Amino acid sequence: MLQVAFIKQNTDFVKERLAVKHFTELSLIDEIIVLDDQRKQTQSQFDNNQSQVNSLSKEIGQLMAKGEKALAEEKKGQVAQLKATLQPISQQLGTIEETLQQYLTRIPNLPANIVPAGKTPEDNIIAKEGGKQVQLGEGAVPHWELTKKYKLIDFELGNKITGSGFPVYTGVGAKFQRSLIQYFLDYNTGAGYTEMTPPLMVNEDSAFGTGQLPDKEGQMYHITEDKFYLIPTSEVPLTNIYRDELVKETDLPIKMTAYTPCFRREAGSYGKDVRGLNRLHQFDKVEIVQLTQPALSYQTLDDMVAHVEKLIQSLELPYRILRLCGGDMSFTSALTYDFEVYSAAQEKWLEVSSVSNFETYQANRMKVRYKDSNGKNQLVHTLNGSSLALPRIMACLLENNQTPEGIKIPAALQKYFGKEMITL
RNA sequence: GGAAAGAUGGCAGAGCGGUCGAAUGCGGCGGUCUUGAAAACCGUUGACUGUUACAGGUCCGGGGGUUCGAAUCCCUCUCUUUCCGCCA
Repeated sequence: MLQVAFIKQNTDFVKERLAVKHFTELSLIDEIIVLDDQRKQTQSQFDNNQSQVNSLSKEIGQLMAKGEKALAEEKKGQVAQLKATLQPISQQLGTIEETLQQYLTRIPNLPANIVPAGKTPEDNIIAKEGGKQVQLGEGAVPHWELTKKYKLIDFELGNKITGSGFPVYTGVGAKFQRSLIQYFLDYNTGAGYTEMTPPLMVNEDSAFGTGQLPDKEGQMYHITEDKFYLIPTSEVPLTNIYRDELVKETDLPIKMTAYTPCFRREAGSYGKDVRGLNRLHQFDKVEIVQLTQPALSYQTLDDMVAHVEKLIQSLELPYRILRLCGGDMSFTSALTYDFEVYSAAQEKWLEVSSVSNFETYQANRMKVRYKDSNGKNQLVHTLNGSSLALPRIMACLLENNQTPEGIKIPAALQKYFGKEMITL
């Protein structure tokens, strides 16, 4: 959530940046400014009245103590009158504040200066490409055939137990998945991230805090009886650990990592995109999250991008890094880099990580602050990224490393997986 | 699921319906002392809003009520802890 004071002081700038995100309700900005002025005015009316009530009440107390009942009764009458005028003012104030809040939650985060102005994924900028493209031999097949051939994943079984998009990893497939998780977590903790195991369901406040509510309500599984949401990413519980906290500056940066399953309804997805491991309702992901001082957050973002890049390099996959354009970025992000790996058999790029700086947008909602050296409370900057999402990495590893003899395991993973090759 | 207790500042923890925004301790900050540090001692230290700055207003889990006046009384919701039951 943007801060009203910032909007007021930088109105034109805010509108200009929101246009980059293709946010069309720019009139909301003007309404917010008007509402905030109204809020102040009404508030000060209220305060004046309330101040009189308070001092009269105090006087009444003193009069009662002195036993001057008649005078006290008179003052009580005055208070009653004041309160009668106070009532509608306070109601009005409540309405204004509520509307203001609603409007504010509808404004997305401002994109950073270097965010490209485009609208669709085609407008994303390729910031970097790396790794070696593989040439697959004759008879190479997509991963959903490999998982069947080597009995790694049973999609039909998942359909039976739950529904589509809930695969069952079997035997060697389950172990392969586990070895990836183990490797990713070790890699992250090795870089100073503290491993956490958070809850897989969160309450409404948490979902609001990181921006899933109200924007992405329909994307989350909702346990209505208990008002919980299944997490779409561990970003939600991890970042919310610090909701309503005032952290010590010396504790920053806070670095956390977690492996969790993630749950997404993916309403509206269909066709080729959802084939095999490409898009699932439940999938595993290892996440990294950081909270930093504002001045350091973009350096931190670069660090996180480099961190993820090295991990992908260690898996020997062809990859590229995209700087997302305004239209393709999430509601809450100020700058996002997506990582894609090239799936040779499907001949397409698959998104395996998304690393973002949210600046103070989430922190303002969650009230995550630290006391700076001047003793002033400041909002932290929050960042997160996948390191990494499992299914598409697995898909890519299977496809790109298939040989007539079996599927080769990259060297970095062998000590976790225990073998050099998946064979029949 | 049953019973009881509780929710107060960064943390811990007091608080007869009326100078309580709140004792005290810890922590933080500043200082004295010290070559430096620690200890000790002295001082200072809640958040939000508002103002050029004062003033003022709001906040003692959330919501509602009683009262001239509520951290304190009543209702309600949520959460926590302990005990019992069930159970991985």
